[in-house]
Amino acid sequence: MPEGHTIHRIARDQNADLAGHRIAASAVQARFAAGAARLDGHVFEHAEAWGKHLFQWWEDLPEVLHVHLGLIGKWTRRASPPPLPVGEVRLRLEGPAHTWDLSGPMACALITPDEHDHIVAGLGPDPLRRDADPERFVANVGSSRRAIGALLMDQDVVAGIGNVYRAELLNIVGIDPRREGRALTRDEVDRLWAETVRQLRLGVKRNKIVTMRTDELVRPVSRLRPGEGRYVYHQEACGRCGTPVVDHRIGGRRISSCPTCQPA
DNA sequence: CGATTATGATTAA
DNA sequence: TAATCCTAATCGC
Repeated sequence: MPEGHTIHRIARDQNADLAGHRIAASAVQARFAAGAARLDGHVFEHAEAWGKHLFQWWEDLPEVLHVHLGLIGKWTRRASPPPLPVGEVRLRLEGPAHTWDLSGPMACALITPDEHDHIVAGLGPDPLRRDADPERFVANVGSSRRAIGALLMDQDVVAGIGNVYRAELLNIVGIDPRREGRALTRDEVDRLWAETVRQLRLGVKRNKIVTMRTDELVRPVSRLRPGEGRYVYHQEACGRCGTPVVDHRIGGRRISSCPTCQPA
């Protein structure tokens, strides 16, 4: 379930649970046993999110833990002491009150601070970070002949947006995903960035992607079922005007849009 | 019980 | 563009 909002929320929650505490680290899977052994018994300093990347700093360790969840990776938070691990667990971090289990990540490795800097340097501005520079986003989009639907998924252009948010953001701002980046007006790009910041912040707060306005929801956010609370992603008709959505394949993934709200 | 699917990204062709 | 990796839930038979 990971787009940028998920990773930022995890960083925040791990900081609350683990920062300043000595951690028992272990691994069920042999593939990260050595890494877990290296972390075991050290004090967790802090976690940092950059787009969809999570970095953890540890006291008295020169390396940084780098985790990228990919499509299916998950961090599961449990009360300490935790039950025996269920399923595939790449890494378990046991803190005083809460334990975090990592499964199915695309990347989980100890890297050097230089490698960390290199990863961060290759990312576009992250709308969830206060130091994000919107002008970089404007420049990246405005200079490209690629479709805006592809640009939003490209982490070099803007870091943290995934397949759900790109569809929802373009619907909300009223932009057809097939339009060239350089064909967008300055005002459209500005509104796209502003809406991205607003939606991802809401996502962190709710720990869930709910793009639909509260007054349009059929039930409270807390009781939404999966897939509800969105305008076009996995919807048959546009949640704003009722027009049947149309599907495109952009950037190798499916994206739905509303022909009425998002004219070509 | 096997096939399918998923909010990701890289590599090869 | 297709194949590939990683895991678990869901769906059809």
